Amino acid sequence: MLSRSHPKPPRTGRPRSAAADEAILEATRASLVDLGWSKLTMSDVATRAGVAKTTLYRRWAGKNELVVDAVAVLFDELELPDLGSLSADVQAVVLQFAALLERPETRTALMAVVAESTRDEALRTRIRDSIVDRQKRLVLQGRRRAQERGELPVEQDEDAASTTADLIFDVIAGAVVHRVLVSAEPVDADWARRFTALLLTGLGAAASA
Amino acid sequence: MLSRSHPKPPRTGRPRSAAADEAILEATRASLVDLGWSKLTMSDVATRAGVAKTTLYRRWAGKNELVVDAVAVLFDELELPDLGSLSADVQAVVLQFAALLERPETRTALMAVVAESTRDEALRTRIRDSIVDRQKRLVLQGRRRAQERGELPVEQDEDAASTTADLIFDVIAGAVVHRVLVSAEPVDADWARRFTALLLTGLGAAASA
Amino acid sequence: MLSRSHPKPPRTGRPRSAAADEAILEATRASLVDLGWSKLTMSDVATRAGVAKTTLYRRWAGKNELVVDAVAVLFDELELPDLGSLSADVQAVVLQFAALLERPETRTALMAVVAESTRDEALRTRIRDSIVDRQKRLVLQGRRRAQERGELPVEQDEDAASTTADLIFDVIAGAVVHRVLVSAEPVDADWARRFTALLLTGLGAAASA
Amino acid sequence: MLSRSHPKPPRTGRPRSAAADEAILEATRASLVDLGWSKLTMSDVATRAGVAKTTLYRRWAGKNELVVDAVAVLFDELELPDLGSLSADVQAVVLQFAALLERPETRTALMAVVAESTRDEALRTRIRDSIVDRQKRLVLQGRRRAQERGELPVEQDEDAASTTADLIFDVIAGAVVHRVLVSAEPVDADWARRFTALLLTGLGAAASA
DNA sequence: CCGTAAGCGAGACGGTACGTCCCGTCTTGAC
DNA sequence: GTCAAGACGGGACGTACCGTCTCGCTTACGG
Repeated sequence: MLSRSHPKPPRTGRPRSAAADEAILEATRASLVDLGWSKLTMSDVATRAGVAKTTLYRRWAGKNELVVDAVAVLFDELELPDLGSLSADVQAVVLQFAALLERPETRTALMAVVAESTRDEALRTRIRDSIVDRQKRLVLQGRRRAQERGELPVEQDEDAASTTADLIFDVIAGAVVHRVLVSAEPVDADWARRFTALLLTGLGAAASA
Repeated sequence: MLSRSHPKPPRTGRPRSAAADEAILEATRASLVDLGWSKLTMSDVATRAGVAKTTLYRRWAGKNELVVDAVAVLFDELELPDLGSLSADVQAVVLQFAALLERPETRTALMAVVAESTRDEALRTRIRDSIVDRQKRLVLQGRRRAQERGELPVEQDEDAASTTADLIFDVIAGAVVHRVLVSAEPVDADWARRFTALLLTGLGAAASA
Repeated sequence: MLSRSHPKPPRTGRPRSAAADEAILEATRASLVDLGWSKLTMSDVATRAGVAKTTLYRRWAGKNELVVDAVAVLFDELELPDLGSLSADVQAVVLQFAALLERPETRTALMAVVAESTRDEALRTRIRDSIVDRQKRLVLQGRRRAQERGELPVEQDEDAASTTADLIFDVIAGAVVHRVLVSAEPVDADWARRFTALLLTGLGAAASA
Repeated sequence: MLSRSHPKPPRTGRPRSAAADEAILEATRASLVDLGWSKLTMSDVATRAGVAKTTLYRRWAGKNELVVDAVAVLFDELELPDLGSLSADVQAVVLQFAALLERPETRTALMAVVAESTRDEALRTRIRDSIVDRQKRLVLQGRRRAQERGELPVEQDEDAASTTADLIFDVIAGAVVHRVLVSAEPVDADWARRFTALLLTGLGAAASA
C-alpha cells in the first residue's frame, strides 16, 4: 500500500475511514475499465465506491493523483522469476509487463497520466515515486542475479553501473510500452525472445567494451 | 500537407476557406503550447484562429483528431542525415527525435492522443497513419544506406526484415519517448551514443545469428 | 412583461428564445408553490422549464432576481374597482391584496426577497421598480377618483400630496402584509372595513388640518 | 432570557455550558451583522462562538430557530415612555421601533425568518411567541395609560377591544416595517408625527362610532 | 472519591446545490 | 452552402454547507 504520508497525523476529530480508501481505489480501477480515462469522472468513482465526492477531494487533489494511486499497486505485482538464465528471466518479465499493459485499466490510464505529467511537476514526481522508479528494482535484481550466475561481470564503477541500469530500464520499458500502446502489436513469446536477444547482446558487448 | 480526404469536393455554395485550415492548425499548436492538452478547448482554438466553432467541427470530429493533425506535421521534419556511418546517423536521429519531444506542443500532445487512442480504434489508425508509420521510413532508409555502405548485410527474407524493422522502431521510439517523457532525463550526445551502441551491437549480433 | 433592458441589442448570433423566458418564470412560480423559497433551486426550475441551467444564468444573476421577476407579474393583476365610494374601493383593493398574499408563491417569495434586499442595493431597486412602486398607481388612482367624486379635496401642494400618498401606501401595504404574513390572521371583509374606516377617517382629519 | 423549555431536565452527565448559550447567541448576532441572513452559516457561528457545531445542534434545531432566539432579545428593549400624551408616546415608540429595524442584525433577520415561517408552522409559532406577541404589550400599555389620562374611553366590550388592539398593532408594526425595509425611506420625527396623527385620529373616530 | 453518563471540540462522513466551464448542436443573418 | 456569432440542452467540475457520526477528552453528579 502506498503511504500518502500524513507527516503529522492529526490527533483530534473523527479519523478517516481506512475502508473508504480501498473502496475508492477499487472503484477507480473499475471505472477505468468501464469508461476509460477520459470519461472517468470523480462523481462516478464516488458513486461506485459508495462515498461522497467530498471524501475523494479530501484525500486526492484530483483525477490524476487518484488514478496514479489506483494503478500504482498493479505494477507492484511484477516480479522477476528465477528461470535459470538472464535471458529467460528477462523474457518472462517482458511478457508480464506486456500483460499488465494489456489490462484495460493500465492501458487507458498510464499514458494519460504521463501526458498530464508533462505540465505538472508534482504529478511527474508522484508517478516516478509510485510507479516508475519502483520497477527499477527488477533491473537491479536481474543484474545482481546474473552476476551471481556469472552471466555478467561485477561492475566496479558504481556511477557507470547506475547509468547503464537507467538505460536498460528506458529501453525495456519504452520498447514494451511502444509495442503495446503505440504500435498496438502483440508482445508474444517470439517478440520477447527477439527483443531480449537484441538487448542482452548489445548489453554484453557494451559491458565488454 | 495531410489530406483529410474530401473525396467529393462540394460543388455548390460558398467554398471552404483554405486559409482557415492552416490558421486552425497553427492556433491549435499555439494553444497546446500555452495551455497543454488537457486545458485546450475547441472554443479557445476557434477564438485564436478567428474562426467559429462550427467551422472546426465541420472539418474535424473533435479535439483528438484536430490535435493529431496539428502535431503530425511536426514529425515530418525528422530526417536521416548522411554522416558517413550508421552509428552517427542513428545518433543524429535520436537527438532530433528527442528535441522534437522536448517541444511543449508535442510533449503534451503525443502521450495524450496515444492514451485516447487506447479506447478509440479510429483514432489509433489516424495516429498510425499520420504520425507513427511515417517515421518507419527513417528505419528503412537507414538500413538501406547501411547496406549500401556495407555496414549491414542485405537480407533475403523480406518478412524477417520487416519484423526486425518493427522491432528496431519500437526500441528506438520507445526508449527515447520513455527517457524524455517518463524518466524526464535529458537525451544528450552521451546517452545517444550509449543507446546507439547498445542497439547496433545487439542488432549486428541478431543479424548474424 | 418586464423589460430586462437589452440596451444594445446584439445583432449577431442566435437570438435568445422568447418562449424560454416565459417557461422559466412559470416554472419558477410552480417551484415556489411546491417547494417554497428556501428549497427552490435553480436546477429544479431549469428542469421544470425544460431548459439548461446555463440558460437561467444567462438571463438572471441568481435566484433572487429570478423570483422577483416571476412574482412581479402577479402584482400587476391588482386593480382598483369603481364601486362608487372611496371606502368601498379601498376595501376591495385590500381584499385583493390579501388574497394575492395568501397565494403560496407570493407568500413565500415576497418576504424572502425583501429580506435579501436588505443587503443588496441592486435587488432592492429591482423590487421597487418591478413590484412596489408599480402599486402606488392604485393610491394615486384612488385619490384622483375620490377627488372627482368630491370625497377628497384637490390638494394644491404637490410635495405634500406625494408625501401623503407614500404614507398611505406604507400604511395599507404594511398593515395588510403584517396581518397576513406575520400575525397570520385572516383579512376578511370585517377587518377590511375596520381598517379602511381607520385609514380614511385619519386621512380625512389630516387633510382638513 | 427566553426559556427554550427543558421540560425534563436531565439528571446525569455533564451539564450544558451556560456560557456557551450566550456566546452562541452573541456570535449569531455578530455573524448576522457581518454576513447577513443568507450567508450566515452554522459553521461560522460555531467558529465565532468557539464552540463545536454539535453544540449548536444540541440546542437549536437549525439556523431559523437560532436566529429567532438571537434577535428576539433585541425586541424586548422597546419600551413605552411616559411623555404626557398618547401621541407623544406613540411617536416615541415608532422611532424606537424604526431604530431597531435599522440595525443590521434585525434588518436582515426579521424578514428572513418571517419568510421561512410561511412554510413552517412551528417556526411561525416560535416567532410569535418570542417576538411579535411580546410587543403587543406596548399597545395595551399605551391604551391603558391613555385611558388613565382620559384621552381614550374605557371600552366595555373586551372582544372588540382586543380586536382593535390587534388592528392597531398590525397598522403600526406593518407601516413602520414597510417604510423601513420595503420603501427604504427614513422614519424621522416628521414621518412619525404624521403617521401618529393619522392613526390616532382614525382611532378616535372609530372609537366614538 | 470513583464510576458513569452526558457534554465537549474536532473533524470526517454522505449528501445536495451551487455557479462555472466546456461540450457538440442549432439558429440566425450576411456573404 | 459556408461563415462568425452566440444561444441552446447537457454534464462534470470543484466548493461550500448541511446535519450526522465518530473520536478521545472533560466535567459534574450520585452511589
